[in-house]
Amino acid sequence: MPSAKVELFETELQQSAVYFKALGHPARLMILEFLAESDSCFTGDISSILPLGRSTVNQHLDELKKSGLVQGHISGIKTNYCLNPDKIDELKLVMEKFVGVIKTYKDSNCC
Amino acid sequence: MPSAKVELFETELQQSAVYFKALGHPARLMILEFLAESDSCFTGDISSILPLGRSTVNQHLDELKKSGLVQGHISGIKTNYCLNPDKIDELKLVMEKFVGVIKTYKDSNCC
DNA sequence: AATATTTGACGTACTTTTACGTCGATAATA
DNA sequence: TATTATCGACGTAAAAGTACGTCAAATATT
Repeated sequence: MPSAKVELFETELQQSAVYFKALGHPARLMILEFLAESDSCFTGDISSILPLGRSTVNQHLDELKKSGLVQGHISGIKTNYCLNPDKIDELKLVMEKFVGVIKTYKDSNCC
Repeated sequence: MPSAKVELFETELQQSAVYFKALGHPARLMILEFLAESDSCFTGDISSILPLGRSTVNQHLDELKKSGLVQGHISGIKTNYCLNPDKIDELKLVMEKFVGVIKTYKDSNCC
């Protein structure tokens, strides 16, 4: 009976995992890069850029929204999808920290 | 009938997603950080460090192995778990590239 | 007012992930 | 040789993720 045991880990670790999980699908990476190239915002149907159906892309967008990396503003009929600069900065920090922790070894002789 | 559509994306995007997905669970982040702190290798039962059962941790280890970030050498009864420096370097590059792409916007005025 | 466009929301089906227990092989120890 | 420790492999069950079609509301357009 698998229940989410994620909360047994440190908050910081959890948050990092949430961000990395959000990046764990090519469609979501593509959306993020596309938004970045569009100067962080795009109005219209993002699914037209991806090799996936609209409802599927919407689901990926939802996950990106849940992680906070993307925001959706409604303006008239169209929706503006934007990167959330604060969260993007946070993500960068997470990555930098991870790289910092992970590089501590090097020139060890154990394998 | 959802079939893996991941292959519809560019190879590089796919590979990046594989790495990020591997980092998308606190247990796996913890394992990686633990191995880094252990000078990249550890002999013994990693599950004793995590708040999860051994078989679950083994499954996470398998995923890390599949992504290539971790290697397992058998030496006698015990197994050596080691970071794979080449893949770790690759992961760092992926992160740097992602940060590079994503930061291109900034001081845009669209939201 | 009728029609068309856009987008979120919902349902569905299949796959993957997460979590655990247990078994069996292997190897060290008594 | 019998016992103990270690660890991969297997099965199982619940939860999440992936992918799509379709509907309905809201807003333009005709």
